[in-house]
Amino acid sequence: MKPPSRPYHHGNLRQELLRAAEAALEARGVQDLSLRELSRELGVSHASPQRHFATKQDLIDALAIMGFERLSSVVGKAAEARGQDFKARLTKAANAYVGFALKHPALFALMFEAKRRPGMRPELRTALMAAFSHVPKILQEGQEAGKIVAGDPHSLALTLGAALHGLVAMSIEGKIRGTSLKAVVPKTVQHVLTGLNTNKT
Amino acid sequence: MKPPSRPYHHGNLRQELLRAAEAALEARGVQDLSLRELSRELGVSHASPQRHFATKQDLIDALAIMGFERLSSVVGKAAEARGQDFKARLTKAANAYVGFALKHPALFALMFEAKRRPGMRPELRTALMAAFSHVPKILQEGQEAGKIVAGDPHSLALTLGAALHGLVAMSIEGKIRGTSLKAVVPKTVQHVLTGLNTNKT
DNA sequence: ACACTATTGTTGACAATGACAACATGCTGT
DNA sequence: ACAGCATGTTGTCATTGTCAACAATAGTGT
Repeated sequence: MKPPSRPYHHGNLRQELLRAAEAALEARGVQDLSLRELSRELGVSHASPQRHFATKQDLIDALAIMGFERLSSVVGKAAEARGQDFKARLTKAANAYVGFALKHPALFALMFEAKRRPGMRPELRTALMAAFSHVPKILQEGQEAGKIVAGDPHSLALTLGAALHGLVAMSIEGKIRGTSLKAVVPKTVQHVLTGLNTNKT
Repeated sequence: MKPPSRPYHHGNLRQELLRAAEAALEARGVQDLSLRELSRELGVSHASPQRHFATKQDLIDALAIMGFERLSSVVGKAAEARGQDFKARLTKAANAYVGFALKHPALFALMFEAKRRPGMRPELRTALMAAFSHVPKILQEGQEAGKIVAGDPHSLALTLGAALHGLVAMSIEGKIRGTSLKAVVPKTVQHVLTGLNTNKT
């Protein structure tokens, strides 16, 4: 009898499903994400994903959590560049955020789609909040250096974070109004820091 | 023989499909949007939508275009409040933008999802650009009054528009960090206008 | 007034999907 | 060695989107 191409127990199917799902997501979008197609790619039966994810939505949620964890790691590394002034680190963190989004556009969109639904998993909220904890710290350091206006650093960070996120959401294929997003990011950081008014009121 | 409950030709099926689709979208999300379900609700056969929308995706694209047209109308009305200074009009336009998004969260998300796909329909791009044409005009008036820094009003508007859009995308059920988005919007407009730096550099 | 065409309905079929149930294999703990 | 659990399997069902062929009627041209 022909030996099976793989032992009966895959051994790492959950991780492989997540990896294959991310690739399929970026290639074809969430609307064409198919559990059966993923199973065929991995050489398992159509019902085996159900042993790791109770529903298709559970797999999608797991992708979102994974995404926020990655984003947090990427932004955290960029934000901790020692020996640079806070503005340089701020711009680096901003570039890291936008860079992640440009590199994983479908995953990025899915991450924020996942947080909109009722019954959001607590791990998702934890991962999201971790991802957004870096910029407030940098602004707080700027306040301590007398360079940033007074106020709750989280509230100030929200303005900048929202502007960056908005840039990503409003861009098309990495460009906004014909300009590469990567070129727009430092300018946006500058605009938000100095303000659009001609004076300080 | 029993008279049919409706003439053979519906007469307004396309508009009714869009209306029903929008309601279903807000109620259940895009992933549970079903052509057959919409057909049942409207009392027509399962294949009749195909006479108006070649594919399900065409219906979704039509929803996005409709959304941008509505958004443009809402923001345009708010932006044209005569007799008020530019900052008040700016805040009104910002409130209108965020208000629309809070009132139609699923449609709003779908609008920006639609623009991300390759082969975006030209009407979608036209409607999107119309929606984003109002804030640059207000900033230009602010520049003429000497209140806004020099520069391309579209580029400056991008920073503010991105911040607003980012707020929406990052909010959860109309709140951000426990605060109602409507309360955050004027603060964000203020932050972007005056800047986060303690001085003008 | 009528014939023809186009529009927009219909029924039926097919392939694909997600989810579920029942069964199969093998790993782990006692 | 065996029971229990984890994680595979096959098979089934209901639903979906899409397509083809046909049906009804609205609109148009003569």
